[in-house]
Amino acid sequence: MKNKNSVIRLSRYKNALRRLKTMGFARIFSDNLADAIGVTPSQVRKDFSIFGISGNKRGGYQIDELIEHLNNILGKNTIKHAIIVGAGNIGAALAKYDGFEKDGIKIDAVFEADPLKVSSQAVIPVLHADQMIEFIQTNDIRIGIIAVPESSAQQVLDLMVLSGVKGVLNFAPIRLRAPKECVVNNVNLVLELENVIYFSNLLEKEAQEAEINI
Amino acid sequence: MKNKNSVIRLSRYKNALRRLKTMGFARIFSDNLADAIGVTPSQVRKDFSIFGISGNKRGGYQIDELIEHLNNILGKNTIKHAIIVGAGNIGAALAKYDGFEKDGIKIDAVFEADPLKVSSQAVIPVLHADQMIEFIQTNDIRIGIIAVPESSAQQVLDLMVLSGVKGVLNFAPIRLRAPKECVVNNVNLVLELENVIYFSNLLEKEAQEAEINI
DNA sequence: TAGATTGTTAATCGATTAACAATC
DNA sequence: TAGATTGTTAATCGATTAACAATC
Repeated sequence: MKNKNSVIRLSRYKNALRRLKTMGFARIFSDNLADAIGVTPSQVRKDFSIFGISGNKRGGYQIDELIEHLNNILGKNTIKHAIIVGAGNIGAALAKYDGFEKDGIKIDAVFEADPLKVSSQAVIPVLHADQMIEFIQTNDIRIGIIAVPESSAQQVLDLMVLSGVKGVLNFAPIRLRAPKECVVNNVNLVLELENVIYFSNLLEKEAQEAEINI
Repeated sequence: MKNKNSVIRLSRYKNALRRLKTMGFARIFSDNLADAIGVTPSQVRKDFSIFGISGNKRGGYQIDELIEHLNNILGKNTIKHAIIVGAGNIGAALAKYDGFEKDGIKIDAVFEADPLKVSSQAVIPVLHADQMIEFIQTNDIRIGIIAVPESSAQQVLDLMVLSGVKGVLNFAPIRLRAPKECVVNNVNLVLELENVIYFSNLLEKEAQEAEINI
């Protein structure tokens, strides 16, 4: 995926700009924006350059224009529909999570294999897994979130792809194989935490060694 | 952070090796392992080389030895204690999540500002936020997970650092500023999903254009 | 105008991959 | 021994940063 990092940063810029806007700012320089998300000003201008965003030499960027431009690039001016598969801890939490809505992402339904967890009358209906394929097809769903155990994740992905899903966010801690016409992005929570542990241990070790060398 | 990607891959190797072991394998080649997590064999050998892991020319790697070695590097042979701050959707889900335990990570407590959510007798106690500093200090907690709203995330981080936390996994969608003796790793769920949406849209566009060019 | 900031090009840096000698 | 696989070095690739001319 070319420019993956740039795209991720575009989302971050947008978040920062929203905050800056509510703080009363109307325009901004690459310098400020860089500081807000923790990158160099060069990086900001480079990112904008890649996506054809331009500002005013000397005058910086108009925040409103910039947000509008970023929304167009990121396709956030239209509502995006998604489904979640798996009503366990993670799946249920994501279904209730209110962060998606303000970015125009709508969770249409949750699918679950355990009949006891099915509740089709909930705000976000929890339907039986058997109904997934039909739901995806009739509602033209393109985006799926996998929050099932490792052992069934690949099977769920295969069914999603078969039904027409084009992009998947996967929380199962396993590598999934997808045809190239479907994007899969993995979030592995244990791995992220292990990473924190590893690097914090490393820092502590370094600090101790530095002390010895005084 | 030097070799961040290598460290992340080490965790992935370990997961894959555990699976391979239960499947009955005793030894493995860089080739197989590469395939299991989706990288090149060169990458596998390079990663191992960086951390001083060696195998047998011709005979590959003993899975048991390899797992042991990875556990030592990743510090997974000792139990790691952590706390979660915020008992909302994400925080509560993480507290119940069983994926941490098998990697030796123990969530000791959850802290929450809303008194109605406090329940100190739960399996993983939910304590009032006011008790966080004392808890961290008396239990020598080094790792924290932030699952509070954007608006209070920085404040929580500051208190954690003050109390002695050295590594933080942050779910609030905002850049947090930490002194260099504390590692912060960010997980932004909305951003991950937006990324999937962006790249799946891109793929669909490309597919359509390819069709036109036939 | 003088000063400041953009947009872009070139330089640097780091990470991945290819290649192959060493050797089991 | 012949064949296969590691471990490491060199080549490649991509991403970040620095620098500076253009210009508001």
